[in-house]
Amino acid sequence: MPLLDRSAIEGLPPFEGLGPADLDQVLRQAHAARHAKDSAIFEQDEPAEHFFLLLDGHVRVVRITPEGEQVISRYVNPGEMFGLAVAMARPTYPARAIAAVDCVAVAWPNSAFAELARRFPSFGAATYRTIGRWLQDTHTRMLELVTAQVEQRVAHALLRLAHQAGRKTPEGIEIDFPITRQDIAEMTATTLHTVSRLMSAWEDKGIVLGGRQKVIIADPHGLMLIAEQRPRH
Amino acid sequence: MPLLDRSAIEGLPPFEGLGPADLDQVLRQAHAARHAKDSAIFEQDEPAEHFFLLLDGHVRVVRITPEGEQVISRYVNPGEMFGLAVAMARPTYPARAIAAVDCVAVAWPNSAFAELARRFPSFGAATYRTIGRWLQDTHTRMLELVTAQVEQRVAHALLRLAHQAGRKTPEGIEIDFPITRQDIAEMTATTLHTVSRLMSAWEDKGIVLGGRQKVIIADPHGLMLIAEQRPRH
DNA sequence: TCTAAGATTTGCGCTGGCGCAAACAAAGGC
DNA sequence: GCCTTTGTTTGCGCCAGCGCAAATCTTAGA
Repeated sequence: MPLLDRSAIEGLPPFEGLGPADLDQVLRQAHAARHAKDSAIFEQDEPAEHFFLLLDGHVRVVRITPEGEQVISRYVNPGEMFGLAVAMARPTYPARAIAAVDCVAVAWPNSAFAELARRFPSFGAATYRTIGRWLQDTHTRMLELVTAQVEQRVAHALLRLAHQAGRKTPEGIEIDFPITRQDIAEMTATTLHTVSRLMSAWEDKGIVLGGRQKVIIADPHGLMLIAEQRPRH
Repeated sequence: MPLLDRSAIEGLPPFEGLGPADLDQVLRQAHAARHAKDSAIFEQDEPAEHFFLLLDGHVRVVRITPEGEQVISRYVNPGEMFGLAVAMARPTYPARAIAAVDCVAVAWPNSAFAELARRFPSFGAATYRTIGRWLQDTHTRMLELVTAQVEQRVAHALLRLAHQAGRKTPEGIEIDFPITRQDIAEMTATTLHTVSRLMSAWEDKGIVLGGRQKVIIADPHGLMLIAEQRPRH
């Protein structure tokens, strides 16, 4: 496993405060793997056998209804854990995880979780804190999805992406991975047509710069004004 | 504390497997309190100092947007925990909890959580399992809210209520606590007008029986058919 | 018994944003 | 360099469900 060494995970929240020997111990049960762009790391409802830590790349977590409609649950950034079914005592993964770009992720077998949590209490605590944060984020997003207008939702989603995965360029803040209008639609519960229309309008105003699978936010403040607009009445 | 004795909590999932002495130990740090109908047990964004277990009654957990719009996050049933901010390492409560009827709830100071989790691993495990389930439920609800039509959402909400808090009566399954059309609207992200219209139509078909702050489901199967209807196209 | 507050019902008009359709543009494979 | 695939843009018509308004019903309190 040439990809895996201590330095890859040291300093990350789940492993904070662990010494070199501890880290080696943690990694003994792990294996790293590359995942090609657009490949699934795990499938929704598939038996959960591992939990993951993303080392490099970006992962899209998607939930699918029985009718086939998709909603993007979140994007995973490097250094974050995902696929934590075991920590929630779930036998299967509740969503599908797809590599948004070529990725490297560490995987531990579920059986390692209890041992790690027992041996390193800070690991368990950090994991549960993470899940707690997901719950909060999900509630917040749900509130937004059901109370805000489409324009505000899309603006918020772009700002959130810029914040989590933005990269400064001369033209503005660019989202650091390929993202389609369809993806943005699935994050905001709308259609790619509406997203396209909104972004075209913003492009005319100089707020964003579009491109195939590319978004650059030229005027974050302007976008924030749109995001914070209250529905009129 | 006349309300508190061992039998109140024994057998509940968080305290499964604990002996009488353990239970007494658990209760030593707790206090029970009555909460009058419509009173707040805690407020959103207020510093979280306790976590709770509902012994009797029903509690409504509500999130409020900065604009003042409300969404009902869930109803708590007897035997369930709530206000678990401490387990998610949150300094404040993320929502408001309101007694839907006169309630009795046990409260522990947050400081007791770490000790209980350490001393009784099954308590910690059950708690985290609970939070994991909330996360799943929230995701599922979010998916439904954004993909299903209003009619399906309301039907699902009523079926869920019936399942969690239904009481058999000669006329059908009655929701066991007072619930207004406005409440149902806040669970399904619609307006009380639309809920009223839908329920009036269902009443004409003999599927539900309405009443002031009362819902009886006369024909659960008929309601399920409506809930499972696919949007046409 | 009367009154006030709260809950529910119902009608009507309007509109945000979706569905449909079609054209266009950019990448990648060969 | 050509063709196929995939993503994007844009126009048009429509309708589910909301906002507004007003009437009615229920319950609790004085």
